Amino acid sequence: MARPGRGDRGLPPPRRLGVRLGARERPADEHRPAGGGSARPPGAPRPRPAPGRPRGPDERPSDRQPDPGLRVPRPPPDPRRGGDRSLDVRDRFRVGRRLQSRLRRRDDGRSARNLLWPCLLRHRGVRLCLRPDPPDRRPVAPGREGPPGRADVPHRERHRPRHHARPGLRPGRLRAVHPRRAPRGRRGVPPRAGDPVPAGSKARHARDEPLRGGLVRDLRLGPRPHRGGGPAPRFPGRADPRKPSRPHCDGSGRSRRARPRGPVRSREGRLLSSAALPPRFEAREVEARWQTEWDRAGAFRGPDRARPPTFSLVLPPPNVTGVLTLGHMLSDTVMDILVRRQRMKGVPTLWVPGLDHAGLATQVEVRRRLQKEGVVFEELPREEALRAIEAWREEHAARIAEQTRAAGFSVDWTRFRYTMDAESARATREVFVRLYRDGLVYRGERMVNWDPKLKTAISDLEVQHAEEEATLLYVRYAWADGSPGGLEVATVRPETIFGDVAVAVHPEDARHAAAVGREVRVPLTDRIVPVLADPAIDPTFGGGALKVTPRNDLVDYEVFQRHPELSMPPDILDDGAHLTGPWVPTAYHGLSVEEARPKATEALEAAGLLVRREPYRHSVARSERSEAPVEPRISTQWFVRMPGLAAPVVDAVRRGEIRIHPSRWERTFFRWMESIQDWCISRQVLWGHRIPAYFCRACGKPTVSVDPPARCEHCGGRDLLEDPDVLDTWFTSWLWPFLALGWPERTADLDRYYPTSVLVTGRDIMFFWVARMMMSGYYFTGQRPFSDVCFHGMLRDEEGRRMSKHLGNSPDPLDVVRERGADAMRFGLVFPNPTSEDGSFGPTALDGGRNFLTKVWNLGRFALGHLPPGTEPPRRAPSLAPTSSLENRWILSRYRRTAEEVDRALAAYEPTRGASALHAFVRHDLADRYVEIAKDALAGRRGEVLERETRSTLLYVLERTLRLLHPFVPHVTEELWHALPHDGELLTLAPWPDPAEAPTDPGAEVAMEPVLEAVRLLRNLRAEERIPTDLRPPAWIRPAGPEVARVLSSEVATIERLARVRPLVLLEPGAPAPPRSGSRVVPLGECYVERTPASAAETESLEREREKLTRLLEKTRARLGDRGFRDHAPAEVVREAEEKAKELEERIGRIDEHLKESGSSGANA
RNA sequence: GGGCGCGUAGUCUAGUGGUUAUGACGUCACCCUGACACGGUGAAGGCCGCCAGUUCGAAUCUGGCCGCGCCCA
Repeated sequence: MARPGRGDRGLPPPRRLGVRLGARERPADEHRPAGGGSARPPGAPRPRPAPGRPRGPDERPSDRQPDPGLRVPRPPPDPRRGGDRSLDVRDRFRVGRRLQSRLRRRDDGRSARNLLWPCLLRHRGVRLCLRPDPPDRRPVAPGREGPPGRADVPHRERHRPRHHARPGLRPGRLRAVHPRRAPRGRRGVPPRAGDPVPAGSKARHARDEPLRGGLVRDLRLGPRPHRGGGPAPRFPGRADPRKPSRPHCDGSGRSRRARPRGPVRSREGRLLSSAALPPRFEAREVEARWQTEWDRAGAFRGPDRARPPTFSLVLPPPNVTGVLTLGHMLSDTVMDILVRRQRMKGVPTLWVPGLDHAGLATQVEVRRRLQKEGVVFEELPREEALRAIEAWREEHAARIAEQTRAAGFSVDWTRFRYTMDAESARATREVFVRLYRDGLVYRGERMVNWDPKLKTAISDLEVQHAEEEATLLYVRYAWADGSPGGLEVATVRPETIFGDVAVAVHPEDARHAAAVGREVRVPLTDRIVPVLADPAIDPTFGGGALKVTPRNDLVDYEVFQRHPELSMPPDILDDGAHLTGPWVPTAYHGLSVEEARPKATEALEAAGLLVRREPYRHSVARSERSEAPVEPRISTQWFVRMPGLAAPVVDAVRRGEIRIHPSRWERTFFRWMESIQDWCISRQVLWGHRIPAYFCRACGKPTVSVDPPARCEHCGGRDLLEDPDVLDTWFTSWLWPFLALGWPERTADLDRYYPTSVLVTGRDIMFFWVARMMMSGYYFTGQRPFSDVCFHGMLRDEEGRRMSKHLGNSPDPLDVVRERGADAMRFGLVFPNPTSEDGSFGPTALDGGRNFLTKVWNLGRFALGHLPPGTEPPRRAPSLAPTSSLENRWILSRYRRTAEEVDRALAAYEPTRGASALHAFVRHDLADRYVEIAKDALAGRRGEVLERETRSTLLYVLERTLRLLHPFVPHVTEELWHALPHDGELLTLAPWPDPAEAPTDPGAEVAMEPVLEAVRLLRNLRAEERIPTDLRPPAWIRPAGPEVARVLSSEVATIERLARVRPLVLLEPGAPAPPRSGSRVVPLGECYVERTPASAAETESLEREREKLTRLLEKTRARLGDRGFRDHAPAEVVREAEEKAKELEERIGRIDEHLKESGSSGANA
């Protein structure tokens, strides 16, 4: 299958990008200081905020109006580069192309920082300088925001008392007590003895434990939302006396800030929305509420009047065997994501839930339960046994339904199906009869896998092989004629000697050539058997001679069949694998295989026939259900002829009619399909669909019929006996896609929703189920049952074992949902687990999910707080002029790319990719960057126009992002969506966003880079210089080129605010570094380091940087010095390397200068 | 025994021939900053399993080896 090429990624072709960029270019003389006026490009609808715009209340002149002397002029052309490259149009074009290729990768989740800097690298380093104010010169902002008495108290002092007033409590614990959480008026008051204690530390410990058990414990211990009136305080005796005053206690023991109910006023006194959201997402309450709402609205009913194309899928019916595991949750979440997206796209969708009776598996479980009560299942009368199973089913079916509902899966419960309901029974019988009439079902005596514990035949797929230790015995078979010696036969199963009919050697084995045709005496018996030659014998195994026990080994059976001179011996094992029969000495009768083995070994030894024994590791077949060693057994069973059924399926997959994702499983699929064996479908158990075959007591032949026949179709006899056996569960399950839609009736649902769209499942049942469904689909409906198969990985616990109900190592999803919420579980499952690989799931994944939801929730709260009542829902993307604020253009463009990526990922059945894209976008772009930048504008400090524009941009992006997130985390998004201005009744029915609605703006994305990079640099410097957080020291940047200067100068205020510096001054290229300033070398350019007294860390990091750059430079130079490289590499690559080398040399040079300075000034200090 | 897949910071993970190797969790440091401490900022942490080969150039392609997993017999 063709992988989507790069061109499919929905990005505009390079030329257009280049043109766009070019069009955005302003004449160089427009470069101006921050806040300066802007010439209006022709056709631009509205002017940018005027230079004389109103100032924010806390704004000082120096905030915005850099000294005219510091205006950033165009640097002189660089003679080495033959002109001012950054203004060269062709160069621009190249940036566009590179940007494009970078942005492509960006879609793979790379960070913006690493994405774009290479485009900027050529501009040379930005110099950043930053100097902390000495304490006495610290600016005390007049009229600063914040409650009086706060801003003027030095930060450190403000908090110190809290740490020192309680010597008995470690600061680490106090840390978690948020002063703002205390009711107003109590800020800064140290916690008292009765105050809640943070739970974090304790929860951490639990989190370190392995998943099994650990998770459950952790879930109980971890911080969790308080359920109104719910659990008692977790620390008895520490009840919080302030509780009544805190309506939104989170129950984790931490107090929350009391939030005033009713209208909220912003700092400026404007009325904000009164529909304030609670400070924390209360998963349990919100999730239950929306699940009810969705049900009430019938949102998940498959439309009855749908016309193709529709989107439909069947839920792989879980076994009633037990409850659902997190593995099911992963699978179901993937399906839910796909379905919900389609539903939002307006496609009629149907998701059919169901339940599988899981015959043998269920019977085993019920048997086990009865055993605990002292009841032997096999001894129960049939009716009673069935009643016991039915009781089990009811109990578990309810539990499974509860689990499915709690997770918020959008299945259509009105179409629920059970594989043992009347319709399913009818369909199963029809299928059997039809296959029988078509000659594809037959009854035959063949070697089958026999489970001696459950006393039933099982299919090849139900057999598990595992390596086990055993002892290999070398047994001498004496010559029958009494001549000395004999043949040495190696075996691990001496107890089957009684069933031997021959000894076989390889025909070309020279050692035994003379033996062929002679006869040997079977040890422990007096039977004489021939020595045969057969090509199946492995001459390298043991002595090269194999004993032939046709009833007890498949290979032996095949050898036997090739030698018609042999006759079939009587059985030596009964159905419980006990020795029996005329060939077995009476001393062994009734012994199990395990008991007989040592006994036979001893006897052989006593008889002097045991030559030697050696330890041996070999593969043992065990029954999947009972774990008993499987005995090959010749038995009469019903079979389905598979090769004929498989052929059309193989064709269909080859033709691409059914696509398998990830496609690498196709090979495995084909291999199995092409060597497929007949399927043994009869089971000697109670629980299942009875085989619709009726044996005539007169002639012994079966009459096969959907309804019980009146007479034998062979002899007309009336005395008929229903076949006591039942059918393999999978004989019903393999019909599921059409069975669930009403087949064999020609129902409307079949017309509308068949073939289904996609099948999502773990690949553990690829052969059991998926392949067989394809076969039945083509055979019975003539159509593919689904167009796409999507295999996901198996969840493993933290010990790497597969999660299964069998091992009991999966937490109950219901517990997970109760403790952390369905959305947290869903995101925690999908986000870290690529569909193609096996994944893991533990408490940390859950935390990640929950934390992300909290982030989204708080974004919603933030936005809500900045929207005046009556704000219109965002009907279309805000149309931003090219002169609009950079951050708005940027976030729209980023949103657009994210939307595209999510769409693409889901269309390719890769929900993890979609989740990653959304996670990265929400956390990094939207929350960490955009919102932080936009705060100024939203507070009205950058003028009304910008405030309005920013508001509508924020609302638009957030609202559309909620829609994109909805399939992943439906509840929290539904709740937030309703709190925000919106059109429509339910988010779950709201339209899926068209990414193209929002414009891409590569120019804004490029321009944003230096801004973000500058912020990062300054913050880094602050940290290195250990400048207290509440200081806003002055800072300087020496921009690298005019382009960077232009961007930076227009965003000075933003950088100042985010980096917490003031004022930020842009220096001219040649200007000297400000005195007593610290600087750093950073990736973007070079960086200067300053020398303050504590500069060891700085010097160290400079040296590290230098080392790194030097290594890189050497590498680059080596490459450039290589003839081969110059001759063979594309010119562009060579040029890039040259530029890079120059770049590096310069940067290293600057670092050296700094190190030198630092050395001298360090000495002075 | 055969087949398939996987080895990338302590852990999980992105990365289809030119990147200063991505992100998350964890770790360390600073920080309650008017959405969010379930938080913010910054930092440290990588012979991209090993060895050959192809190539001007390999985490990426090929072969071998080692380790792990799965499927099949």
